[in-house]
Amino acid sequence: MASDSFRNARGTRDLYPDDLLLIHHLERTAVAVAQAAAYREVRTPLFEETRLFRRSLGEATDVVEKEMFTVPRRTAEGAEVSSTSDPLSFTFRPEGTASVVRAYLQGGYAARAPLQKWYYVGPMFRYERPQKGRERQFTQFGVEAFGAQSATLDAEVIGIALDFFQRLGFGEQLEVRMNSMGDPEDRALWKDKLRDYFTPQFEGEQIERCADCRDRFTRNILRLLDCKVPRCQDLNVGAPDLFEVMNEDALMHHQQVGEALRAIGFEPKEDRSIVRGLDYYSRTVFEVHYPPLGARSALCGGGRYDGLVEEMGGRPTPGVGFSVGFTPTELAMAELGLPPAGDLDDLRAEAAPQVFAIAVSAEDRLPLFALVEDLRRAGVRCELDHRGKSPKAQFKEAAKSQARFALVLGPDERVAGQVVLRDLQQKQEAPVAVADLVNTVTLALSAP
RNA sequence: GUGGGCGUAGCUCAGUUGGUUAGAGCAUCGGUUUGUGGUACCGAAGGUCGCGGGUUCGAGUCCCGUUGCCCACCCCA
Repeated sequence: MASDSFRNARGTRDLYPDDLLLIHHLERTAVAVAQAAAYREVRTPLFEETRLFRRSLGEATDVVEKEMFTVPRRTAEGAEVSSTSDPLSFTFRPEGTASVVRAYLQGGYAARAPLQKWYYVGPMFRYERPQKGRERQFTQFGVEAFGAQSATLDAEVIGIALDFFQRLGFGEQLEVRMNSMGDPEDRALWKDKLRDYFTPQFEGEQIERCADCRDRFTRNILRLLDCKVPRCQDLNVGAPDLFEVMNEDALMHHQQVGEALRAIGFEPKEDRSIVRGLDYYSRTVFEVHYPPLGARSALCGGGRYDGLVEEMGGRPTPGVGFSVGFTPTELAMAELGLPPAGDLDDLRAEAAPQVFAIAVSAEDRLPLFALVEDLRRAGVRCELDHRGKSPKAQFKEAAKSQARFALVLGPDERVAGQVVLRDLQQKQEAPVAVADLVNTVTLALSAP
């Protein structure tokens, strides 16, 4: 732990073999639920031109203003062209949607086959102060569906998120909270009304709002609505409601999404405080919550972004998606005791060797290594000692490795053209002819 | 960016009002009469107590600085 030893960069994490048992479980579950709904995987580069994110997420968002992981690009001479303000610098993706939309357009999918349903799992990057459940590099699972404005598509997307958590072991208390952001015209009208309504609170000498709200008032007025300061919440009572000015289609869409969710067994909870932080959302916005987790109950967020594809230079194309952070999911699972110990053992067993080969004398090592290789080629997970341990120590290691069988080769067996195959669970052993080894082992492993 | 807490063996931590060669558990390695295991017992190895300075006869223990990590706020996955 010397001060000059190398360390991982702040906000990053090494995932060791044991950690990856759970991570693989999450990844496989994500792939399974996405594929069940006929979503196909898309992979985009980890970094993009900075202007992509400025445009899609919105200039005034926190992500763009202070959390961008930006690197300068270089000129032909190799000199650095500096800073975030350089529109052609590169930024490591802070979320998935912008890149996926870009790829959707660039790949010509809008013209070719407008309805596209994609998912992704991969690392995202935000340059912010690390904290519990928050890292500078983190993994997200997300889905994006382009080309239909139907309410069943919203419900399908939300359903995938719910499936994901259910398969991981989250129970009946999973909750969908949803709201609508209306269409852009509705939102513009609403913002005007909010500004008119709130302006008096920010005028004169006695400003009752908290300092954050003062800032929000000019930067992003919608955020006033989810301020957690009690007095600010009181001051929000009676503010204009978006639903009063929302157009008929958007209202109806919102209702239909609710019906579609009820059709698949979920009663969504209306929550007017859900105002997602990114600019591109329209109509449906939602979060999946698990109330037993208390303050940190939000597991997943997403919504519709019908204007985004057009904003990015494509023909008007509706879209809807969500993303889940693995880190909060892991945290939640740890708190809930998931996955159950038995499941974790199964995951571990998948990686453990099935056969542990033991050499009695030094002369047995090379022939044994050859036998091990035969088994490996036949698909048997097989391990042996590489450190010259005593037979006794090899047996200890075999036991610890969780292998089902020990394969023992000594001078006696070598002369007889045999090995001893010991069942470490049943504590029984029998000689096996070397020629029959692969078949015998394969057969024994396939039997219960 | 603002505030708080903490840095002692690979890991989790003890270290009394500052006092002689800094401890435990787990993990590692070896052994318990030489070809049969997960338990038990015995033993070994492993630390310039984050780094630098100061106070003191003496500092892991007190003070200052520095660095790293963690937590909270902001915001979010």
